[in-house]
Order: sequence, then C-alpha cells, then structure tokens
Amino acid sequence: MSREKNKRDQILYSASEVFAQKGYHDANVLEIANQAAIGKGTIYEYFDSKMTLYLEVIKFNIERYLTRIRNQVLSKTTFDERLHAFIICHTEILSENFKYAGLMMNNSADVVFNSKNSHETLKILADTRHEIVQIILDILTIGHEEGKFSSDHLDYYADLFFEMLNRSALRSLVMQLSKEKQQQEQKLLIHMLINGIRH
Amino acid sequence: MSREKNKRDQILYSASEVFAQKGYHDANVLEIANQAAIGKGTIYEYFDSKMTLYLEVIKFNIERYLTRIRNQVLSKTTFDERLHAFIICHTEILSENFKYAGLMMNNSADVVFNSKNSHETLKILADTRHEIVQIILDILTIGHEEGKFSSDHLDYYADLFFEMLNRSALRSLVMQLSKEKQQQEQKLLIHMLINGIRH
Amino acid sequence: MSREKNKRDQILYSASEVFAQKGYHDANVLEIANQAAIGKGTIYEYFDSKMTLYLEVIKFNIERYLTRIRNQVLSKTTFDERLHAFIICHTEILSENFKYAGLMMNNSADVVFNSKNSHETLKILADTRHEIVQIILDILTIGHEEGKFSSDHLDYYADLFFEMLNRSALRSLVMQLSKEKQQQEQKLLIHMLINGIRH
Amino acid sequence: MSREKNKRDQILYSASEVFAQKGYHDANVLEIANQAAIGKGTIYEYFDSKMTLYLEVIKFNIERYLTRIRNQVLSKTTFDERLHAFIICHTEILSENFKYAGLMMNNSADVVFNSKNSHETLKILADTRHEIVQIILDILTIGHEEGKFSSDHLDYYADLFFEMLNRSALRSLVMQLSKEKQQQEQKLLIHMLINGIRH
DNA sequence: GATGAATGAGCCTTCATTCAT
DNA sequence: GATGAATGAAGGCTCATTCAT
Repeated sequence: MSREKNKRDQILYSASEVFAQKGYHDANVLEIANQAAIGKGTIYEYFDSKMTLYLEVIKFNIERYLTRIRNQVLSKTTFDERLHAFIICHTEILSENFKYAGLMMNNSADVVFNSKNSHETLKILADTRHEIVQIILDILTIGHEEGKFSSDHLDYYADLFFEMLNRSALRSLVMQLSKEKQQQEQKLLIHMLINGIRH
Repeated sequence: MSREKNKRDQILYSASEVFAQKGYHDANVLEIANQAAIGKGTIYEYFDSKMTLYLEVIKFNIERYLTRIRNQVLSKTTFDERLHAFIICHTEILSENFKYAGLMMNNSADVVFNSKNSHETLKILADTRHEIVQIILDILTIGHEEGKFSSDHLDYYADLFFEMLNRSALRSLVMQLSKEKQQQEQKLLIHMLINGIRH
Repeated sequence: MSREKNKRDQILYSASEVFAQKGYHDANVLEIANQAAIGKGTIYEYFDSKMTLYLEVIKFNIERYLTRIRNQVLSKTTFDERLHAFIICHTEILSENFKYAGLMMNNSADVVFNSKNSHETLKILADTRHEIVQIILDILTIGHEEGKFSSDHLDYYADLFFEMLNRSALRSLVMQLSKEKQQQEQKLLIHMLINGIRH
Repeated sequence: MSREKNKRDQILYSASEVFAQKGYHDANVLEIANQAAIGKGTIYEYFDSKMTLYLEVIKFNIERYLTRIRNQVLSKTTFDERLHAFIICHTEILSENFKYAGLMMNNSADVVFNSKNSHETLKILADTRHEIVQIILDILTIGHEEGKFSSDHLDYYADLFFEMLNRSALRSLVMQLSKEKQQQEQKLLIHMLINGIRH
C-alpha cells in the first residue's frame, strides 16, 4: 500500500469520526485535518471538496460494512444461519460504531440534496442502500429455495426488513437493553419476518 | 384567529417548505422570509432563532399530522378499520406533503445534536415520535382485545411498524407506484404485521 | 406643566437611567420605552432619533446639575464658602447619581463624533462643560477679589480644577473611602488649588 | 521580526487609527481590514473578536506610550528634570497621536462595561492607568527625597496630577495654543503641583 | 396622540477553498 | 507533495425607525 493510499485512508478514518460525531455541516475541515494530524490544505490534495470527502467517507464505511457482512453471511449456507449471521453482524457493527451508524444507515439525502452534483451523489447513496438490500434479498431467496415461503414480493420484504433491523438495532442501543433482552427482540424480529412473509 | 397567529402560521408554512426542500443548514432565513412575503426581521418577532423556528416547524407539522391521523383513526372502531385508516391516512399525508415528510418522519437528531439546547430539543423530537408510536400501540391493543394476538411485545411491534410503514410509503412515492400496486403493498404490510405478531 | 411635558420628562428620566447604565450603543430604545412605561413609537413623537434623545438627556442632566450647584453656590458669599459648597455639592451629586455621572462629566465625544450633526452636537457638549467651568471661574474670581491670588490664568486653573475635582470625587466612590478620609482629601484638594494658584 | 508579528502589528496600527477616529461601536471590522489592506477574515486569524482586538489596541498603545515615557523619564535623575521630561513627553505623544489619545487616556469603561468578559477587561484598563500613575508617583517620591515636600498623600497627588496633565495637554491641542503659550501653561502646571503639595 | 408590528440595513463572525512557499 | 496563512462570500441576528391602526 503506497504512502499516498495511506494518507488518503488516514483522512477517511478521521473524517468518519468527525462527520459521525458532528454531522456534515457542523464538522469542519480544520478539525478533520487536525484529527488526521495533517495540514488543512492536504485534504484538498486527496479530495476535491468537503462534499466529495463526505461522500467518499460514506462509501468507505459502507465498503467496510459490506465486506464484513459478506464475510460473515457467505460463510454460512442455510437461510436460518445466514439470516442470523446478518442480524448479529449488523447489530454488532452498529453497536461498535454507534457514531458511524448514521453515516451508513441514514440516508444523508438532506445533506446532499443541494450540492451541485446532487443527482450523481444521490444515485451513489441509493446504490449503496440497494447493495445492502440485495444481500438481504439473497438470504430471502435461499429461504424460498428451502421452501420456507414463496418468491413473491421478496424485494419488498427485503427493503422493509432492512428498515426494521436498523430500527431494532438502534432501539437496543438507545434503550441500552441487556444482552438477553436484545437476543429476545432479535428472535421476535426473525419471527416477524418469517411469519410475515409466509402465506 | 388573531393577526398575530396568522403571521406566525404563515411563517411556519413557508419555513416548512424551505426546510423541507433544503434541510436545516442550507435553508436560510432570508429565503424563508421571502417565501412568506415578509421582512427578514419579522421572523425574529415570532421566533427566537433559526433553530427555534426549525423545532417549531417540526412540532407544527407533527401536530397537523397527529390531528389528521387521530381524526381518521378514532372515527373507526375495529382493529382492521383503524389499522387500515392509519395506513391510508399516513400514506396520504406523506404523498401530499412529500417535501415535508422528512420534517416529520426523520429524526432530525443530527441537525439538533450540536445546538446549544440539544438536550431539551432532542427530548421534544423523541417525544413526538413516541406520540405517533403510541397511536399505533393503541390500535394493536384493540387487535389484542379482539383476540387477534397476545399482548406481548406490542410496544416493540408498534415501534417497528412505524418504521416499516414509513419506508413502505416512501418507497411508493420514490418508485412512483401505481395506485393498484400501492394497495397491494399495503396489504402485504398489514399481512406482515398481523402474521408477524401472531404466535 | 402640560401632560406632554410630563411624558417628555418621563422619557428623559428613563433614558438617563438606561444610558447611564449601558452607555449609548448598548442601550436600546425598547428598553428606554419599557422603563418609561410607554410604547416604543412614542419616543419618536418627542425626539427625532436616539442620538437626539441622548443629547437631550445629557442637557437635561447637566441642567439639573447646574441648577442644584448654582442654588448651593450662590447662597454663599465668600470664596471659601462658595468653593466648599461647590465641592460638597458636586461630590454629593456624583455619589447620589453615580450611574449618571458619566453622562455629565465624561465628554461623550466619541459617541457623538460620527453622528451626522456631529459639529453641532459637539458644540453643545463643549458649551455645557464651559458653563460648569464658568461657575468655578466665578468662584476663583471672588478669591482674587478677596486678595487670595492674582487674576492671572484663572480660566486655566478653573478648567483644570474641574478635572481634579471630578477625579477626586470619582476616586472616593470607586475606592469607597470613609467619610473622614473623603473630607481629608477634599481639604487636600482645596489646599492644592489655593497654594497651586498663589504665587 | 516574523511575518506573523508584522501582520499582527499592521492590524493593530490600522485598528488604532479606526477605533480612534470612530470609537468602538462605529468602527467596523471591514474598515479596519481595508485600512490594513488585508481581508476581513485575516483579522480573525490574529484576534478572537472585535472586542479582543479593541483591548489589544489599547494595550498596544499604552505599551508604546509607557516605553517612550520610561525611556525619557529614566534618562533623567533629578525631580525637576524627570517631571519636566514626563510632561514634555506626555504632551508630545498626545499631540503626535491626537487621534489615539482617547484610546490611552480615556477609560473605555463604558465600551467594555457590557461585554461578556467585562470583569477581566476592566481590570486590564484599571491596571494600565495604575501603571502610568505609578511613574508619576516615582517622580514625586524623588521630589520628597530631595526635600521638596513631605511623603504624605503622594499617591493621591499622583492620581490627580495625571488628570491635570491630560486635561492641560488636551486643552493645548483643542485650543491650538502657540508653543510659547503651551510652555507657559506647563510652567503653571508644575508650579501648581509643587506648591499644591508643599505644606 | 399613542402604539407596536414590521422592516431591512448593517455587522460580526465562520469556514471552505486557494495558492504561494 | 505538504502546508497554513489569507481570503471573502454568506448568513444569523439586532435594532433604530416607520407607519398603519
């Protein structure tokens, strides 16, 4: 890994931290530079603008998220195992990086909406969400193949399930639920999904 | 209704529009004033600061939302009717006020987080969400009373269902689904809820 | 005294209070109106502008000061008595109206300097100072007539003595000197004046 | 001298000019920046706020004043020489920097009084005045050591003399007195001081 | 005459971005 | 490549003043 790549990542890490803690507008470039222990001007050697950096940060974190999720999910084979792995892993990542969660899970549409290249950037955000939903869809498809439910509307269920899981994980964190209570709610979530889909 | 109340509402309407379109930070007070066809200073006669206005806008829209939802929901008696009414009404409001949706449904936590009085304001936001979830919980309780499902974990389901409905309605709008397709998905949603809860 | 005159004075009293406490720029018209228990607009029925009001306030207070000083001083006849009366009375007024002191004694030149009619207003301020110095000069002239010192440079001494007395009185207040210590310093002041003048 | 120090001083010089001409409130930051031929934002690289700048300007000018006064006064040894040097130098500085005079000699208490850190800043202003008075007191002490007068109340006399000298110098400037007349009044001042103190 | 709602000019301050070193 | 001093556009907010009632 080249020195350049290192410094770029260094910025991305620091920016993740700061954006996560302060949000796009209240984060400022100087703080990110300080966090990365580099000069303010250096950021502009690697990123065109604050907005570009922000989008790269989101992509960066989603990439990290996706890599980890895929590692966990694809190491399993059955529907039950994969779903379980997904829920566990997703919740884990969220609790580990409570601060970063918003960067990945919230659609930052409001932030991006008014930037010059809003069209392009909104597409990126939509695409990344789509990619996560796709993983869920893959899991559901296995469920269908296992005869657990029909293949109807699986994309709809996948989309909704992502939202449910997010909310459920966030709830656990905000309410500081015990490990047991957390596991109980995870079971409810799975139950809700499977029975909700089945006809 | 006094002249004062009128102008205050006038500002709230205009601010809703601008905040919804641009988000908190990219909206500026002058634009809100122009939209309301009043002077910039007038806004500060009715609201202490931009942030105060923003929070009042959220409360204002949630109030409108809650009033309308309650009118529709409470005019029904059975679980099925009330749930249906809630879904229809919620979806309707969202589609009518696509722009404003974010002001009510997103938790604006990131915007508020760094403001001085963040503690108090975050509480307001949490409270309003809670109020909506409470309406759903009331509906679910009727379902329980009708023997449709047990009373276990209803608050958890209510919380999640709100997220699901939001996402579902948003999907319809973004994907510009036909009326039929929309109704179909609503049925799926209800199905998912009822079967998901039932043990 | 007409109702109008009353309201005008009412404003002048309130404005004195507020200007004295906050200074010209940090005082605001609303506060003065509130203090006078009248509407903000009413002030502009009696005074053209905030600056005009400020100048009238200064004149108003100097008038009150001069009237009182003259009453005291002119009731005496000898140099010693008059000088003593002047010192006592001046110190008394300052201690009673510590807050207002600045309005009379400081030259508000810096405040006025940039107003549109600065030339005219600066003249007013200079004139009022001159009027006070004139009273001192009259006292000194009696001292000369009593053979206490020559008539040379009496205007110079009068001018300086006003500054000395002001500082001396201010010192007493700031340092919160005891009555005895105060009287001692007054004696020193008189001593300094008489011996300073005498050749 | 570093580039930074240069620019900071550059700002201090320009700010002295503008503050002296317009007073604190009527001076505005843009004008100071223009005067210094720099961007408005640059001022905030060197000073936290307009108020901070103002206080630094006062300190800056008093420092210049004190340095110069001390150089002149300490190069002399006898009471007469030192006193004369002080008067000459003080008057000189005032006439050279007529505009800046107010920044050093007036207590800017009214400007500062309502600022947030008023307590701290008022102390600074009081301290600087004290420092000047101390120089006078040192001179008077030499006079006492030379047997010219007793050591009683010298601090009181020093305090008052500062006020007298200021007024005297200001008078000269305002009245545009001739060099001769000026020197004559200086003699009167010294005479007044020495005879005023002597018992 | 009295009022205070409405106004907008004006100002301090921030901060993303540039560019000379 | 790295830096950070310099910049100025932009924006929230204040408040003296006006004027319709």
